[in-house]
Amino acid sequence: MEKREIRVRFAPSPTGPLHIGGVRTALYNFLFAKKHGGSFLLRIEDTDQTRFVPGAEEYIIEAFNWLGIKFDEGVHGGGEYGPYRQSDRKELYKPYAEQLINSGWAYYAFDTPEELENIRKQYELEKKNFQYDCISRLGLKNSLTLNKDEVHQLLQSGTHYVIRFKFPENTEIHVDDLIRGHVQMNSSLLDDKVLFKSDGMPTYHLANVVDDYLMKISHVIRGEEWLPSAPLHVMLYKAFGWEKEMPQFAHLPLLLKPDGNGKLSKRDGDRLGFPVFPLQWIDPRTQDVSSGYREQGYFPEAVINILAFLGWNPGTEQEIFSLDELVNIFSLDRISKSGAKFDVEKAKWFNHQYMMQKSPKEIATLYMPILSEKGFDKVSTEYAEQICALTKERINFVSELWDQTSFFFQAPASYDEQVVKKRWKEGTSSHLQDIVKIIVEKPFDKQILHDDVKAYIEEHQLNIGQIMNCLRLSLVGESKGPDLFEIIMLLGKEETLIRIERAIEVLG
RNA sequence: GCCCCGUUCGUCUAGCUGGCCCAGGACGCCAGGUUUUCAUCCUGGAAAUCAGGGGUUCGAAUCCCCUACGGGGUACCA
Repeated sequence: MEKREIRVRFAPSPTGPLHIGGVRTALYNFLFAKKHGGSFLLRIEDTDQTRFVPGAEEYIIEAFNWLGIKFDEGVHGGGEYGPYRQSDRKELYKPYAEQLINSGWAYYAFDTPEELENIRKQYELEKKNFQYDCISRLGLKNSLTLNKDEVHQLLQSGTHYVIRFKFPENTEIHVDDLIRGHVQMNSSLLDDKVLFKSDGMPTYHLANVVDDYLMKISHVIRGEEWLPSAPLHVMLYKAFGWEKEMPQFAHLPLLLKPDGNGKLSKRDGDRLGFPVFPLQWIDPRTQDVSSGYREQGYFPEAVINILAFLGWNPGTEQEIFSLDELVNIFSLDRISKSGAKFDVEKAKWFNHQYMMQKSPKEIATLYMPILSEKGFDKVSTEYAEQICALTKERINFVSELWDQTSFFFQAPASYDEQVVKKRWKEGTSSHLQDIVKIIVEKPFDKQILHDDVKAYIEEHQLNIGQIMNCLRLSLVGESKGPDLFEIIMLLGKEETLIRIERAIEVLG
């Protein structure tokens, strides 16, 4: 058999912001496509007009832009198989549904939602479950039970109808899944899914299969929640006579809530200490704000890396991978079968790894706006870069920078009492006076200063920790931060002297 | 209820073609070291009787069956 061109798609419905489970699905699709030199497309599945949320589609595109996941074809432009928005393809689906009716694979059903609802309630009272299937359809209002004239008349009179798939009785349906292997279901247990709705739109099932066929999709990589309807999809390909073109399926394990049970949902949001959305989202109706990875200070590369490892691993001990490296090494058969819980701590660690990889310049660029916000809008980029160089190994997020480096911009307003109590002794101020002298008289050089101060401490047989910590206290205000002499160099001679003298004045 | 999928340290997982596994790595945790501080970093440690029970086999985390538990589905939602 000729090798099939690899074409995969990510097909979200614009019912809100995309959550990270969706992002991961898209990522795996992308990696798979690129690994095999194929195409990756973005198709918007907006067949449910009632759930449409304004801004959701734009959000999705912006999110992938931020993450660096690029589509070869899709709603944003590009590709010969458009339109890529199902609402724009609306007219195309009905003939396919009718084709199925003509070939006996589907039928018209005239039962109203209310009627079905009543039947369901009735069944519930008897502790039974209603299903529109090969048994019950015989007692309902559809083109299988009504005679031809009645059907014709109903159709002519404009009565609302849906088109349902007609599952054959007692047939084993086989789904070959690239991740789960062989899955089998009996058709009698399946219900006759609606393919075409009374509002003139197809349901997911129809639109999805028709579009995948038309767009020449070779692999359907999607969440496990679709596994139960995969037999329907397989049967649809068969009913249309598209078996040869049927894509291969790969059903991904779900992303689970880190605490209790259940799949990660949009509502879990900030409750669990990590975002479920790539970007911040403000609900257009309620104005509720849900945080995003971008706004929380995660690097897009880190988010990619984190998501890639939730349900997949390369089988080696390497954990840090760029997108390109992932493309190289990705394979569907290393995807695990069970759901994964998101681990915030590990996510932070990933971000930290990327923080260390970043150049001081990149980090400084991100820091400058924060500095401005704090009122330091005249900081030179060079100064900011030097500070970032000194600090990047100590933080996970850019947002921690201010807490770690504020003393570079403003003198301590107070001195950590714990440290004062522990370190600031009788003779401290006079020793600091001597160090001030050293700073004033000697060349302002890190190494020289370091050596001279050390020599002074040794000469006077002082406790090095005690003196150094007091020096640090007077410059930083507390017992933290990078190398003291680095700090002094960055602060400059004048500022250093001012701060030491002020500490002596305040602490005695 | 019914159908489908899953089940290895707290978490992500290696292990899939049975012996190299009284189960390896990473995060986190604990201890020690480096350091003038905090953090980083380095070293070491605790941490899974491989969900439980039956088989098959000389030998099973790895194959088979059952049970339990978890998850998903069961809409004119996707």
